[in-house]
Amino acid sequence: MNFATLSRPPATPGDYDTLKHLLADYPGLIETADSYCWKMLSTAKLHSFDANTVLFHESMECKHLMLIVEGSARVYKESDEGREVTLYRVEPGQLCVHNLNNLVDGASYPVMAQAETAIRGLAIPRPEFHKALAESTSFRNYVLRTLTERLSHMADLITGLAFDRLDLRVACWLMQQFERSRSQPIELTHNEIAHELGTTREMVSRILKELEHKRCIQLARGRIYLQCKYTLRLVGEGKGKQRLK
Amino acid sequence: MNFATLSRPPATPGDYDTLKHLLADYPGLIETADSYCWKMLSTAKLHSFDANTVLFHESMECKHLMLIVEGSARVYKESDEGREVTLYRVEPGQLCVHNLNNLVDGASYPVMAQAETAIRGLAIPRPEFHKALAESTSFRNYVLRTLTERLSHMADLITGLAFDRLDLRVACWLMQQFERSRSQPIELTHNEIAHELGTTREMVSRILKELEHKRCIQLARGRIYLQCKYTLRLVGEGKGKQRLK
DNA sequence: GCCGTTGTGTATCTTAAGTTACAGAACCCG
DNA sequence: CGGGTTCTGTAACTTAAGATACACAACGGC
Repeated sequence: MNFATLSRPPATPGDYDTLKHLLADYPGLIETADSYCWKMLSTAKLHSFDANTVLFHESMECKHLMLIVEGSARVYKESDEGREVTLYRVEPGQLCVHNLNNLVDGASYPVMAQAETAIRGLAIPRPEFHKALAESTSFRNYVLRTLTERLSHMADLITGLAFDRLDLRVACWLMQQFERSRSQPIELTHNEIAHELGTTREMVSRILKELEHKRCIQLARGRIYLQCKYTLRLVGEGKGKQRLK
Repeated sequence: MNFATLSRPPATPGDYDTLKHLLADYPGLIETADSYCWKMLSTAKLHSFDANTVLFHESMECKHLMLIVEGSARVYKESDEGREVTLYRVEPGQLCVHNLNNLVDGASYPVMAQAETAIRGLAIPRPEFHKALAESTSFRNYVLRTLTERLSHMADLITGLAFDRLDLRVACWLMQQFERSRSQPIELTHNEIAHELGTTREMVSRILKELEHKRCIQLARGRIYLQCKYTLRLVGEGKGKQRLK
């Protein structure tokens, strides 16, 4: 696993039309973008990373803000026993808020980020980022909105961990995945799912098997098929409390 | 428990010196404050709330940003079984980031916030907030810094919940409290501590009793005395893994 | 001092979650 | 197709956490 190496040299996308095309997934940003915002975007360079590249880790400082144009990255924390929890995922239309941590005050916070797929992203240099923040209302709002969304999402994570049983969390997580994939099978191993939720592979296997028995899903090696979204939702909503086996 | 009622009518602090005095706990804000920032601050009104006032709840919208001048508020989530987790605490020098959620895009996010003590705070109306964000670099940086700090803090909460045993979390939490209070006794009931950490009163009682046996602390009704900070730290750092009773 | 209220201590029981330890299936590649 | 690797299934066991159910202590009015 190589460390934030570029698989291709960065390109300068230059003109307005190219940029607009690249940022098609950022409606919240470009639809209201003002001239300052475009100016900043035109200074950005298009970078590419291979899948599994470590984008940043423990206390690495970063001098750019990345707007992901294609692919996705996972931001997570590790425990010393080898477990992991995913904090959030950065995909086109979003930005890595832990990046901001760095950009704002240079303080670094120990999280890991890794490309899940090959990634292309527009890297905005720190000074341009700050300038745009000052000049462009649309960019400012976009940044703030992303930040507060993340915050809400992390609050949900916290309540899940604090209050919900693991099987409910798995069921809810599955629901979300199937929604994102429009009911297409999920291509993850049990171990990867465990790393999403901060638990162990065995627990995930056990719970998935349960859900298969309840005919919510169907299991295959490295793949999960949706069988009945309604029963799955039912379980996820906590009706599974009286764990009917 | 009354709902965000003012115990006194809001006052307009008006002049520069009064403001500067009120915001003594916001060095990050006022030391670098520019004229726009002061201008915004001068539009703020000083509000007062009694202890235990619910500042906002589930899906209440708020039209102001509050800079707390005196007192503290607890931001938390509730489970349907009556448990709670504290997400964070807002004290002089900080601002309530869930407020921002509202202010930025009007979207509300279901958290509770309650005054722990009597509170005085400067309320900045939404339009002035946005204007200052646009015009004042210092205010902008202050807001962003606060947001990213919260984010880091919530990430820590997540890893704690996901990976750490409850007794370690209690020990660490105690450490932090004693640091804040400069080793003065902590005046909270076991139930309140349970609500901090998202667990139950019985668990807290049990674990505190353990810590007392290990001579880290000494218990009294509604009060916890620090006995030996070094053993407490030792436990908190996970040396307590082999739970030596 | 009496009495209701609030806070604490604790023992017992139940359950969720994690651990250990394999077996075997599916897959990958030479 | 053979052999290593990765993934899954599962049973048995251990431990953390939560629930239940009281007893009792401290405190706060009146």
